Amino acid sequence: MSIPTGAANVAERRNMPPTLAVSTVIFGIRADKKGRTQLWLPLVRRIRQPYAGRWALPGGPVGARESLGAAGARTLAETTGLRPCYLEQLYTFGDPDRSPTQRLVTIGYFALVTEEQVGATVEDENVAWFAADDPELENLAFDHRQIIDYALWRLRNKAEYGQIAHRLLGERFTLAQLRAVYEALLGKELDPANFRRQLNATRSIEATDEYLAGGQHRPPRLYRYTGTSHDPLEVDTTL
Amino acid sequence: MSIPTGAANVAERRNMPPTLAVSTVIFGIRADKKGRTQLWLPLVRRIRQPYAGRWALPGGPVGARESLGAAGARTLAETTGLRPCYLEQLYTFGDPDRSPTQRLVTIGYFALVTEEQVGATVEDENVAWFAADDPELENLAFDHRQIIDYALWRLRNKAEYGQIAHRLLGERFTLAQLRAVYEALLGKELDPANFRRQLNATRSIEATDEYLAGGQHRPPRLYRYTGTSHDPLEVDTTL
DNA sequence: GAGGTTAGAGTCATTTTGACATTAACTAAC
DNA sequence: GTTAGTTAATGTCAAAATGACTCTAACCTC
Repeated sequence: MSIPTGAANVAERRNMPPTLAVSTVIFGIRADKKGRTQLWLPLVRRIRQPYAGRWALPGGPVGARESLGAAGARTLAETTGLRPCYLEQLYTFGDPDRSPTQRLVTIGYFALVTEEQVGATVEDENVAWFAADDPELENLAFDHRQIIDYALWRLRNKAEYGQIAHRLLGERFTLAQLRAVYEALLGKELDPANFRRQLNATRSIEATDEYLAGGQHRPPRLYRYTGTSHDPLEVDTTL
Repeated sequence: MSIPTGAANVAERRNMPPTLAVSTVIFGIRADKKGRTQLWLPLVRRIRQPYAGRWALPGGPVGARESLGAAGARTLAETTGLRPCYLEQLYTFGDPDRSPTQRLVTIGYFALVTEEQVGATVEDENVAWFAADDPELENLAFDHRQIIDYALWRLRNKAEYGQIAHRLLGERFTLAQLRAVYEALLGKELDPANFRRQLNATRSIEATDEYLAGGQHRPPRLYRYTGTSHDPLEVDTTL
């Protein structure tokens, strides 16, 4: 697949300074049709050329006096209304030909939102959530498909799953919810008893004295994440 | 520590497009005074303002029609003469105030060279190798100290140490050399017997039928790295 | 109150790990 | 030569971690 570029574009591009933009891959969990918790991500429809009408990652240009992380958080809020509880820099994509109209360097970001935030999103014809394995993702603008692939790789290769999982679940969660997240990320089933034992061995999960009532069966205890370590690349989103 | 910025600079910066540059942290191993293998990295002396005369990471501006990885490899060769056997993107530093004279966005790269390449470097008053814990590293230009810190963090948190270690050692190596690299990276001593057993358990290291002669003692067998997996962010430097 | 379902604790054989002992192979000093 | 000294490589064993499984507790619905 190659995009035709006119001679004028190439000549023009040679003298233009690179445009700096950010794009963010936001992951959240949501139950699929079969009730299994799966990874989802929101996309926005492009309204301008190039790739007008195609789905793309939320993002936009970096402001002249704005830090890169701030640009990621801002464009995310502007396009989707989401304020993620986790944001980190992913990778910078700068191939000379990744945009047909200009030299475009995009700093990719990686964000996590809770299940609650996923449910509260207002979707319309220009903003929607897609499952991570939705075939629609094959037709994205620019190289956004590759950005998502890399974000998935990063997510699955994180050293500390506990931290990631708790960002997707929010403040309090049951061990079954946590296990479902791990299973979605790892792509395999885990033994509930052994899973519990391993989490108890670490100090990063703490039992609260609350229980999740209202379920069909025995109410599970709620837990809290108490880990302190964090990636040095995490962006502070508390501002 | 804050660098004074004149009002003219600030005003000017507001209307100037961001400058795109690359900087590379290159790691190699070399024996320190006590004969222990340690991590070293090369720095170059800045000849222009800002920070003229200070040590800095090798790098330079990204060409108009050049990919980011190519810019990393090129500036590295131009400033130090090194052609690394491993190169990957590290992080993009883009704080609005990281350069006192302009909006400067720098894509940091991370490279590894073999012990042999370290020894073959020509050092002069403007290019020199420094141990990773050299106090001189506290006085670098820009935020280059932080870039190095992040590169060290990344190095130590790599999923596959075997791959990293073999890039630092070259094609063939003894288990003692490999263990010395692991010990330098992990910062602790490893039991030679257990180290051997764990490597044999993986398929990524293969014994050759050659031995390293000329040592003081029983000659050790030479091994070869046969692993295939690689990070998706690795830049192809075979061009 | 009975049956169904999930939460959570416990058991046990197997595998992995860390610590240490033993043997093999070479060089240098005598 | 022979021996002492040093490193390479293999072997042993107890402790710890893991995987597969059983058992009991607590809630809901009917």
